[in-house]
Amino acid sequence: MASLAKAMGHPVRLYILQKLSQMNACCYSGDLVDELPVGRSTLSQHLKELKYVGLIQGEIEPPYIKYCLNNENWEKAKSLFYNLFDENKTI
Amino acid sequence: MASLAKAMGHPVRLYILQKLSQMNACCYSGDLVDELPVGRSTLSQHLKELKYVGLIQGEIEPPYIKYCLNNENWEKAKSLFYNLFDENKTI
DNA sequence: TTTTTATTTCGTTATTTTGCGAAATAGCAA
DNA sequence: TTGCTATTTCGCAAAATAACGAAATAAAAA
Repeated sequence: MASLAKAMGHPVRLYILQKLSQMNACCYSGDLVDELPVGRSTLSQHLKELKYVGLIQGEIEPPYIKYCLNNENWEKAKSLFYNLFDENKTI
Repeated sequence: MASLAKAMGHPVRLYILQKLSQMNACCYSGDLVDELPVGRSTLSQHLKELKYVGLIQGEIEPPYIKYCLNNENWEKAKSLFYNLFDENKTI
């Protein structure tokens, strides 16, 4: 879980996750680079990192790569965070 | 929110938060240092970091310092994460 | 086949983070 | 006052992270 939180702990990566979650759809690296204050290679690194912890996945759709949430892992992450915050609701 | 996630993105800090949340109580630095694989000064740094982002607070109770969740900010953090994960529940 | 497009990997640099032990701090006890 | 206890701050080294541009890759278009 610390790895997940860590992956979410950068503005660019959080933005990507928020966008994918809010859109409930996928997006392209090329779209993201226009919305974010980082270069293409840096963005690519961030995407790689999110992919590494399993929160997103990329599908090749030449000439683009389509990035989507990995819904299974997203739900797992959700459970972990919900568990953390829901401990001892009853004081 | 990225700052919060970042603060949670380290095993030691996450452990502290989990413990405080699960116990629904406070604890002392001296207790924590026995449960964690880091030295006192390192632990102190982690506590400082959690304090800095507002997730915990320390109360001096000589000769100890009692650390507790900052419940107000904890709830705020909870909202932020719930919002993130609850986007587009309806697919 | 050469070019173009979208993206990633590589190599580098600057910054931040992590961790430690030693020294400092603060309050209490002797 | 001196010593004791719990904790923090300081100074440092090692490791990780973030960012960039240049070069590499892969697939489609010309």
